[in-house]
Amino acid sequence: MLKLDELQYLVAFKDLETLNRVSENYNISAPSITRAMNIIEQELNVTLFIRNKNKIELNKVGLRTVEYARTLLQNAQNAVADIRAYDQSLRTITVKSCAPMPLWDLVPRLSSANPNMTISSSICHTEQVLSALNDGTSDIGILPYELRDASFNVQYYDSEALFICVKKEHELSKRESVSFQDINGYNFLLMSQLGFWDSLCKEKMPSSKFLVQTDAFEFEELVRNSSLPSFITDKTAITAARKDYAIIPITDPEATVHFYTVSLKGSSFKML
Amino acid sequence: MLKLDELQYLVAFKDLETLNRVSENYNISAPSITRAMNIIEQELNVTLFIRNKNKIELNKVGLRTVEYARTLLQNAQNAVADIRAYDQSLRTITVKSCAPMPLWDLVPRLSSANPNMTISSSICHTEQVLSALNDGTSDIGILPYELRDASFNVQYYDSEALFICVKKEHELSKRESVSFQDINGYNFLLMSQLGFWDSLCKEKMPSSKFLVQTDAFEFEELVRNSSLPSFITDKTAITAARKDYAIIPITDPEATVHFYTVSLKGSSFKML
DNA sequence: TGATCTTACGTTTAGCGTAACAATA
DNA sequence: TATTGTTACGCTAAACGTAAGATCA
Repeated sequence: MLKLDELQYLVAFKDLETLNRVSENYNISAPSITRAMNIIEQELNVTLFIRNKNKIELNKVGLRTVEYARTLLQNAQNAVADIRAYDQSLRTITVKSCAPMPLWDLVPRLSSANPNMTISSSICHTEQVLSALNDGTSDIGILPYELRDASFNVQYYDSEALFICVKKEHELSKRESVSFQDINGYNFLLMSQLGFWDSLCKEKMPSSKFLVQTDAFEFEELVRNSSLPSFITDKTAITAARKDYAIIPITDPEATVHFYTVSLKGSSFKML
Repeated sequence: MLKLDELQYLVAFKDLETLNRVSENYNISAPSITRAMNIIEQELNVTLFIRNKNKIELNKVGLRTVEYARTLLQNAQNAVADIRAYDQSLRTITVKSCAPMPLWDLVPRLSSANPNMTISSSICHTEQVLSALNDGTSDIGILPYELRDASFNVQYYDSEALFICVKKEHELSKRESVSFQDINGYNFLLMSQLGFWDSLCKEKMPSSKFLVQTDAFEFEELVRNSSLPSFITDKTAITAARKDYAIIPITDPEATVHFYTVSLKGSSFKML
């Protein structure tokens, strides 16, 4: 039976041009390489080389054999990679959430409930959560509404209410509450990776512009150093609240979101 | 590095269902199989089996790995077959002739001029000789005319003249010579595998029917035991001539054929 | 009790490296 | 003289088989 490492030496010989260089490259002795080449020829029962006294080169069949060997080795390598990836995928719980907040709590909980599983989480738009659930790319989805689908386990998870956050000097700062209509037209500072919230704001406040920041630190800096209002929720308020800001609730019902976890029935991991 | 024989054991395990049967099938000890399975897992760094006290079975990853292994082994096997076939093709001179006669002499001559080459010869129609030359399927072609093509070596080889062979009682038997027109309409006994001759007869004698025989012995029997005329040439006449037959030449110029050998310029074998 | 898988242990052998040689440029 | 490929030889480590143990049907 052919051996892949011998084929590897054969390919290396074609690339490096001398047996000596192959032996150096793979840290084995030159005689071993000579032997390996002979063994391949025996195994195939075919002559692959034109042997001169101190020069050896591939003949036509040898050259073709190298190409076969190359693809065999490549296939083997790909197979190993695929198998490992598949193995990994079976030990990974993939969560796609329409908003950041649910992940803060869910990911650690999943992690401790499934000790030898990798938790892979990401935030994306509602539609992408749905399609990832349907094509099996995602094990758990978090949606901002209660999905009706018999093939999934759907469970209420948590709620989150949206507030605006304005400087005390701001003209809105004395308001008890606002509606989306009230704040439509004002420009806001916004973090990226807000998933569902992002869509909601753009839908409810079509006249507003949003300055999207990727970096959390830079976002905080901008909030402090500009007069632009930003958003905050009841679940983030504690950490981000500051004395010189007014935190004003948004009265629209859409500003309070109920999150639901969705997972395929018969999943092997524990949700808790 | 993966070893193909270990993969083979893995595939066999899936097919034979127990390690013991694999060990029996390949005439090696059971512990060796156990070891091989462990080594594959180590090599892939992946668990492939669910191990019970006296039962071992493939898990999901194992099942998928078996399929990868199967195709890898199949690919390797195909590669070996292809390489051997290619090697063989390089040691084979393929001759396609438009008629049987030139081969009688050419094949032995090629064989002795190229001692360690296999000579593969076949008879086919003129067009097939040409296309085989053009697509490289054939090394030497024999055509009934002088091909004008700069990429080929074309050389006159031999001529052959067609005669008809009729019983003494036959109405044509007293003729000194005949033309195709004279014999058009008579039905003839014909051997199969005549290549070019076959086409010529059908073209020149559209009103005739030809009773084609595959077996040479049966053909001779039919010639003797029927009154049907048959063909013969100056190169076959000696063996097949009999006293109670008249051998009559065909006067048309097309009845005398000049054969040419055609081979790709730069071919490595000797023509002589 | 027979079949299965695994572990432990001793042996074999296959594979490797060193040394030495021949040939080339 | 330096580089290349090959052969000869001795050793090591990997691979194998036997024997034995554990578990299950």
